[in-house]
Amino acid sequence: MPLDERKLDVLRAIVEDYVATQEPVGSRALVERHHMRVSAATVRNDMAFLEDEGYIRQPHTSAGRVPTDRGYRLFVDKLSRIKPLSPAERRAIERFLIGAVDLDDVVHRTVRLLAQVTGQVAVVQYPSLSRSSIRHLELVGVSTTRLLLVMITDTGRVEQRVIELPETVDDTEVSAIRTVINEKLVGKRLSETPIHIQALVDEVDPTRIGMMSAIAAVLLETLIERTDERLALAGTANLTRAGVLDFHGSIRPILEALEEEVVLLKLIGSAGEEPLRVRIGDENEIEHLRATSVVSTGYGPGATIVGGLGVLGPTRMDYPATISAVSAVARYVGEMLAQA
Amino acid sequence: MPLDERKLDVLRAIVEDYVATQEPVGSRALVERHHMRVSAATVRNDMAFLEDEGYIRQPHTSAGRVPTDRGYRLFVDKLSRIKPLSPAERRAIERFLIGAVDLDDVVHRTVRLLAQVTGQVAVVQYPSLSRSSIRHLELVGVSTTRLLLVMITDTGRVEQRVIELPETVDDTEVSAIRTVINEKLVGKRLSETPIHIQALVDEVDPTRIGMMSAIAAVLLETLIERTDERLALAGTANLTRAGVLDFHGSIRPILEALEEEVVLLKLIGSAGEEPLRVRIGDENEIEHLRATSVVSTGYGPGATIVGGLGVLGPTRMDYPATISAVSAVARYVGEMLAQA
DNA sequence: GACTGGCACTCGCTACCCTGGAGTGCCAGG
DNA sequence: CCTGGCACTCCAGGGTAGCGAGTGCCAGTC
Repeated sequence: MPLDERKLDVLRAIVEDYVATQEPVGSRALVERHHMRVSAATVRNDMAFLEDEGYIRQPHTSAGRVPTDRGYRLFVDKLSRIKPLSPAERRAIERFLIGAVDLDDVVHRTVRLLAQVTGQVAVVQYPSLSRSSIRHLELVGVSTTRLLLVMITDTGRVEQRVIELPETVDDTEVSAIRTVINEKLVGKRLSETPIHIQALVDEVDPTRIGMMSAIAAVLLETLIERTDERLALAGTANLTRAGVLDFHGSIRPILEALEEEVVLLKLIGSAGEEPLRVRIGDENEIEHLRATSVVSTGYGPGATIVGGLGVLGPTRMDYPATISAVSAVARYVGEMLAQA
Repeated sequence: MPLDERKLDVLRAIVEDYVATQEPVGSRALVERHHMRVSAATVRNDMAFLEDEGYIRQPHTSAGRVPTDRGYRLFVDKLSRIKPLSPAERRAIERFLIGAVDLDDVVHRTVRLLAQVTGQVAVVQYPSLSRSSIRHLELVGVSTTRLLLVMITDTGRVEQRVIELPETVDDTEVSAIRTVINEKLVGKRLSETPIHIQALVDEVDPTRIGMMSAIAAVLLETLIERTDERLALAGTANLTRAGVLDFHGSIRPILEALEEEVVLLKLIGSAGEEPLRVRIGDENEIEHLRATSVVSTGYGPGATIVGGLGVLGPTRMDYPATISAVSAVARYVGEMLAQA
């Protein structure tokens, strides 16, 4: 039996009130605050029903009701009306982001902004290597058998690696190799470079094959290993605003999880399939974050996605506001990157 | 009137017990645990004296005593015997640090290690630009009027900046300039480069003066603005182990302070004058950290100091252990940098 | 003069009880 | 199907009592 209109209204009201007050909501208060056309007793019946279906629960017998993860899910999918940002908020976002001087700065400003606007923990992934393309490769001789490889991408990111060579090289050779690898690789998407790198090794003058292999190996390593590694985090202090109910009392496991880069990447990195993703409580893969909700999305210049960003907070968060903040920030950052 | 030997013993015992148990320590427990040769009543007299002098205090009438900031200070200065690290700990440190692939990795490993070993919040400053020297400067033409400047230092750090040129250049010119600036600047301490950069502009062929000024301006900017900017942080979850007494109940202001880079730099960046610095409670300049203690030191290859690192925790921390951990880690990191 | 044992006193902590109030479930009636 | 009413449950808050740890002080001893 599906939920009728009024039951859905009741669920929506419960979610909204609970998010606002952080206290279990009872039937009487509900009819008053929302000017319902029915009596408290009727609402109680609906509540009993919603509880049977697993959308709400009672913390204790004879307390008010609290939404369950399932209830929030239904709310997010069907019931929430998107709150557009106020013009003041839009202006705040713009003001915060313009004036960034480089990539680092963009990312830092973004993550702080997001934390401030949503009042939650914010995570921003640096533009991922694999989705951007190579703008320039530089080789610098550090000694006769060591080179420094510097890779510059079109998202402004710079990666460096030291290469140990099997034989000595002089400057003219280095410069020849530099020219070759730039010719072959500049403009290529990082994800498609491995093939081209292989081609380089195959085609090279046999006298240089050892050296070129060394360089190719390091290049590949750089592409694979360091991909997507960096992240910025802000707003952890917001966790302390939580009530005792929110994270079953301890924010410790959450702080711990937030220090694991791998975990964070899982949270926001895999964005890309859906435009915007909301994971509520249980739905999180990560054990320690089962008491939190995560709202994440991808961002990038134009339609391409080069990284993820998102926020993490108590399951009892203001979803409509959070969702619109996250997507607005992602949109603005995308625009910034497109300009640069 | 100076403190006699026994009163100092009593103070030491109080600090040690309080650190271990986190509970106010009374006279009876003290004589038992420390096999003192005097009675509890005598200890009580000494305690009364120590309290008058401001070294300890009672949380409530008729509770045990707790050290004050002043008490900890005396303990650190005069009473603590340094705990050398166990061989197991040394090995753990080494194992943790070897195998780092680049500077980022070194810093990350270090900060995690420090957090783990001390059980507190750890902060590591990236090797500061101003104290290292230039290994190589690279100029890359991105378009006819834009160059990318990449600066590589001997601590392995890479900084990049885009330069907008007032006129167009071709590749041969770029490469000529590259040669010149490398000749003049490689090997120089960053702190002494500004003069040399000025010299570059003065000596350059008049036809190129506009371009060279643009490059010089960006170089100077890079040196000044970005100096000392980056930091790594770990172990914030350790704050939650604190008892209610520790941070007068709320870790929020501390988490907030820890997100301000400026604050962190103040904490550990100014290391350098003293070999190792301990700031206890009140002694901290930063308002929000008056309830914490900070142990910090400088590190670097050999005797030079290129950055700071340290930990932050409750005033009730195990100072001897923390101090030796911090200095051991600093020493090891210094060695790692010297090798690279 | 320094130390000790003893004693009265303070005060926080815990357990307990009690009561008020909010909220529920259910039932009978419209 | 909805409503008003009623009995019931249970949390929260406040007050009280007892316990225990710890203190300060004093008189006595070495």
